[in-house]
Amino acid sequence: MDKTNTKEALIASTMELLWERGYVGMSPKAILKHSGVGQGSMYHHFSGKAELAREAIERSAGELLEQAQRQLAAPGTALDKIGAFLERERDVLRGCRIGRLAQDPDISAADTLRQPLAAAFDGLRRLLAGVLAEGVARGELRAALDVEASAELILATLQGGYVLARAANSAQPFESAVRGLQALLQATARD
Amino acid sequence: MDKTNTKEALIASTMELLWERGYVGMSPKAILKHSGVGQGSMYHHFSGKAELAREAIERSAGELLEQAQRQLAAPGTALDKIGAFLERERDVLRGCRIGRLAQDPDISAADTLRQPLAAAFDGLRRLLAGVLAEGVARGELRAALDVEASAELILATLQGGYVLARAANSAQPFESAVRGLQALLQATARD
DNA sequence: GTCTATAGAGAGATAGAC
DNA sequence: GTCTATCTCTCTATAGAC
Repeated sequence: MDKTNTKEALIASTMELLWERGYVGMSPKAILKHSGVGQGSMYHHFSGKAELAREAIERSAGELLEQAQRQLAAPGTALDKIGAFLERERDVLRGCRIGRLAQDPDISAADTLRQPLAAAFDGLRRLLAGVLAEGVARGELRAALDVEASAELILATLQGGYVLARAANSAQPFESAVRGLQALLQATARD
Repeated sequence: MDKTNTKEALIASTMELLWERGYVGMSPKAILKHSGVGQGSMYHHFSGKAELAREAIERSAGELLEQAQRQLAAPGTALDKIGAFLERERDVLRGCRIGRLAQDPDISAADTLRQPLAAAFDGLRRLLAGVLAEGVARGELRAALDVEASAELILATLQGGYVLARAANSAQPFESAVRGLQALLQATARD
């Protein structure tokens, strides 16, 4: 349980620091300090900051998708599932591990670093669209509902909610936006 | 027209660079290079990076609010105004000058830097809530509409749309989210 | 007000011993 | 695989001359 070798410790610390500080705000030295790993080990396992970050980002993206998949697989109507997803426990002020990186200048500039973010959001979008489409098929939601656009709206509400919450230094804007979205979704559920 | 002195040039360049790279990603040296101003001048007019950034952020926040105010003052129904605001010309991939800073670790950590962001979003929220409340009063929107939550949802959709667009390196997610929001708003406009 | 010189600290990586 | 030493840049700011 401690043979969870050095490499894993580096990845775990990098995931943590990317979440806290982003890519430009995170230094290799900080990773070493956080993980307790030495300089030599880091450059033995990874070519440098970028490669380590890439592995950490892919790991985070994978976890995010898995988690969403579990939550959206729960039983209930489409709106039940969406509601559970929206209202799950979140550390709102920390924000989204993936979304916060989208704003990082060095990440959006490097395709190898940006691509995992795009893939993660593509996955989430598909999951949500699937739930909504099923809701339409079962007659829970109006047939006129634009499934793709609604899925994107759900993602945007969450990501934007995090942004507003950080600006306000309060979870309230996030919660308010989510409430606003749910009200509109419920009102349009049926004709 | 060139006596728009050195101080203004520094602020203008800082606004630009904060938008492009955020606070942690922007160095004083980059500001000097971008503005063509010398080291000595910068430290004569400002105590350092933080103070210069603060002035630049306040300037950007002010411009953002003014612009929104103009757009939302146009004639038409509440939904017309919101629609015009949502669909105005935007450089989607550059994102929001203010929103992008909310994710910056050094900005959300320093109250003097974060506060202007909070104030800007408070202002926008009030403007939007005002438009929606007026729509309710005029019978254009259902009385049951949660005005505050809906205003927050509009802001979140935009901010989240920017995040998703940067991750995808495409404006499409932004446009899709906005479309999804407008569809829901229109569907709930009246009973 | 603006310029150049300088400086301590950290970023990001390489080298070579063990 | 890991350690310590070293290196080149850059960051952010100060000092003092002009």
